[in-house]
Parts: sequence; C-alpha cells; structure tokens
Amino acid sequence: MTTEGSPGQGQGLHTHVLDTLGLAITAGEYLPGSVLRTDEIAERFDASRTVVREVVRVLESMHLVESRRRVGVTVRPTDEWNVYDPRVIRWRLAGTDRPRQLRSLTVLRSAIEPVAAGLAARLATPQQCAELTEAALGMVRTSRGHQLEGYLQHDIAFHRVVLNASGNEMFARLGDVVAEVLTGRTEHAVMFHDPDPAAVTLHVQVAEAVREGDAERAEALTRRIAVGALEELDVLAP
Amino acid sequence: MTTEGSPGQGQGLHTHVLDTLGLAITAGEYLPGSVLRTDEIAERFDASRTVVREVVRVLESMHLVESRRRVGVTVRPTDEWNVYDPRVIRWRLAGTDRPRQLRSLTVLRSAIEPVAAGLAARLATPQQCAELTEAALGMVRTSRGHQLEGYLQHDIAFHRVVLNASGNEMFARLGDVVAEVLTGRTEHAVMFHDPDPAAVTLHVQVAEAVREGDAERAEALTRRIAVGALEELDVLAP
DNA sequence: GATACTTGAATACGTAGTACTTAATGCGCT
DNA sequence: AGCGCATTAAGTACTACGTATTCAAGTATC
Repeated sequence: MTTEGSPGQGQGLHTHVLDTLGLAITAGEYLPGSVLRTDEIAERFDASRTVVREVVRVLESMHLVESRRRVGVTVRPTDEWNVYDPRVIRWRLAGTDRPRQLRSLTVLRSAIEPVAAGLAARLATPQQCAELTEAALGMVRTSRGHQLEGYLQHDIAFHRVVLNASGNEMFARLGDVVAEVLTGRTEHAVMFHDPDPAAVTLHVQVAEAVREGDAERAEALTRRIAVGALEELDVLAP
Repeated sequence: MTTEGSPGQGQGLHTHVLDTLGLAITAGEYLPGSVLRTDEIAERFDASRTVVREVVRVLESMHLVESRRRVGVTVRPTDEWNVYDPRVIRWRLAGTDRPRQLRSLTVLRSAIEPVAAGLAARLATPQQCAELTEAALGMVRTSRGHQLEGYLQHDIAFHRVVLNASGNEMFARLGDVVAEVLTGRTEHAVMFHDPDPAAVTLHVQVAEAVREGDAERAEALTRRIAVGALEELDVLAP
C-alpha cells in the first residue's frame, strides 16, 4: 500500500498532500537538511508529478523546504520557516511542539494586544464599541456553570473586535491566531473550573475604557489580561 | 507583444510570473473580486499552463487569490491577505500603498520591539550582548558626516540582535521586516541630515540595559525609540 | 407564474509523456 | 595532488488529453 489518507482528504489531492507533508515537516518528522525527491513523494501519495510540484512550490513559499537541482527537496532549518503563515501555525499547533508554539504565540499576543487596545480606544466605531460590550457581557453570562464553549466564543469575539478596531491591518490579521490560541487553551485545557473572575472583570473594564476613549487605561488593562494569560501558561506548562 | 519582462527575470519563469502577478495584485491593479483565467495568464506571460498553475497555487497559499472551478482565479479582498508573508510585504512596499504599509509595519514594530528588548535583557547571551554594543557603537561612529549607508547597516544589526535575543521565534522572524522598514526609511528618505542624536543615545542605552539585565529599563528605552519612529513617520507622511 | 429538474458549456483539476537545463559527482589526465 | 571533462540525477518546462465541478440557462412540472 503506497497511498496515504489521514488529513484533508475531502478537498482535492493537492490539499491532502500539502497538509500531510506540511504536518510531517513541522512536526519534525523530517529533520532539517533531509531530502525528499519529488517522484518519491509522487509515488508515496499515488499522485502525479504535477500535483507534487505544486505542493513543493507552496512549501517552498512557506520557506519550509528548498528545492535544488540534482539534490532534491531539502527541509530548511526551523528558524527560516514562515512562522506567521496561518497554515504553518495550525500544523505546529496540531503537532508535537504545540506547547512551545502556544507559548511563543501567547508572548506575541501579550506584546500586540495592549497596543491594539490603546489604538482601539481612539479609533473604535460606535458599532465596534457595541460589539465589544456585547462580547464582554457574554463572557460574564457564560463565566459560571461550566459553559466553557460559550465563554470561548465570546472571548474570541472580544479579542477579534479589539484587533480589528485598532485600525492596523497587521494587528487585525492576528485575529485568527488569537482564536487558535484561545481554542487551544480551552481544549488542551486544564480548565475544569470556571474562568478566572478577575479576567472576566478585566475584559468588561477594557470594553468600558474603549467606549470612553481612554487609551491608556485600555492598554494598561489589556496588559494585565496578557500577564494573566502568561502566568496561566506557566502554571500549565512550567 | 504578449510577453512581459520586468521583475525577477533571472531566476526561473515561475519566479518571474509570480513576482509580476503578486506585485500587480498587491498594487491594486486587479480589484478584489476581479477574475483572471489561467490560460489568459499563460498567454500573457507566454508560459505554459503548468507554470501558471504553480503560481496560482502559491498566490492562493498567500490568500491573495481564490481559485474556483467554472469561474476562474478571483482576487480576494485585501483584509484576507497573508500580510505577514515576507514576499507580500516586499511587494506592497514596492507598490503604490507603500506609505500605508510602512506605517502599519512601524506600529507593529512599536508594539513588538519593546517587549522583545525586555526579554532580551533577561535572556541575551554574552555574545549577543557584545554584538549589541558593537552595533550601537557602530551607530555612534557613523551617525555624523552623512554615512547613512553604514548607519543603516548597524541600525538593522542592532534591532536584529534584540529580536533574536528575545528568545521568541515569532519576534525573531520579524528581523527581516524591520530591516525592510529601516531600509525603506533611509531610501525613501528625507534624511538629508544626520540621524537624530537622541535616537543614537537611546540605542546605546538600550545596549547597556540589556547587558546589565535591566529588563524594565530596556523595555522603556526601546519604547522611546519606537515613539520616535512613529513621530518621524508623522512628519514625513501626515 | 413559480419552483424544481435537466442540460450544456466553461473552467479548473488531474495525469502522462517528453525534452531541456543545471549542477554534483567521479573518473581520467596531467 | 589538482584540474577538467563526462556522466547522470534531479528539477524545470511544455504539450496534450481526459475528468470533475459548477454556474447558468432552458425546460418541464406543479
């Protein structure tokens, strides 16, 4: 049996091969420097060379591999990967070094989100303010009685609105990353108990500060949320 | 004449087509929603469908376009692009909305770098400390007498070391972005006069703080550098 | 007349075969 | 030993063909 068939089966051969290979590489199954030949891949997945070439080109565009003549497709060292590519992030979160990845993403959040909140306080539209308070109130409502799923949704919505309202496209594009991290925390999660009431309160206060246009307060409060997230991570994975 | 031939000519047909098309899309030459057909592209570049398919797949992986059957390759709205992809960044910096891009990247820097400096103060190896002071001293040396090129190189080196020393891979990968922004500033640059002496001093002080392991001071000083960069941007492009 | 079904065409998706180009390797000659 | 040429493995590129999907228009039925 040469064919493979776990991830992404139902979306075209290209997606399937790409996902499988990307997951394998990011999971460290192929060490940096190791080589894959295109026809070897083609045989392994029972796909044509055209499909394999397209996949290799995409992996190359993510800086996961480098394709050189006469030598093959070589896996690049980790520190050259495009770690901001959403697909790479997803692969790494699904793979073996999920804890490391979760930590570095949380540190990233803790740098970005306070600044984003400060900007949001200055720039948020009335509608965004409304969405923000709605999300915060949703968090309050679902913060008791093991409604973790509902809580998560409101939490994600909250942070998404803040990032969007910042008016900075680079921040806005991190919405998916934050969603991924929050989801990961809940899933992975040693959150048997209800969410930290202090965190919920902070979210409500951030919504207030943004509504009132108090940039400094919004930033400071969000920074406290970030510190909380980092501490939580230290408890879970020391 | 159907053939085109400006960017990236000397590195394979694939690269050429990709660069040209990516540049055109990010420059807004094709509005979101507009469609390109693969064979139309093939004809335009006098390339085979194989090459076009590979290019489209890569553009798709950057979320610049979406390829659907029966309809063609449609350009996605701006807010869905993978704006962290180095190639997208380069295209946008080379294109029409360079100012907007430069601003959003500078805001990103101002959020990341202070935090990175704080982490670097705790984690930097002796060698990294040495590199940092070396870079700072280089900036001092070249800050007078129109040695803009040399100054730029030391400036880039400085920020790169800080980002690397932070120990966070997400931060470290922003080194290229920062280099791009700094280069852009010098080129575009209304920097006839020598660099701001205050900024140079701040860099030296950051190097000191990192060497002494004073995280809070390193962070605060770097934040002042960031504020300076933002103000400079306001002066150049109000 | 409105809705559901069929049909058709347009277009991307996938495969197969072939020829060219590059560059690492190894052999032979000096 | 060192240099250079031949070998050859691998990616690069083109072409042609068949498949699958999906949008849209037309038709039939209710």
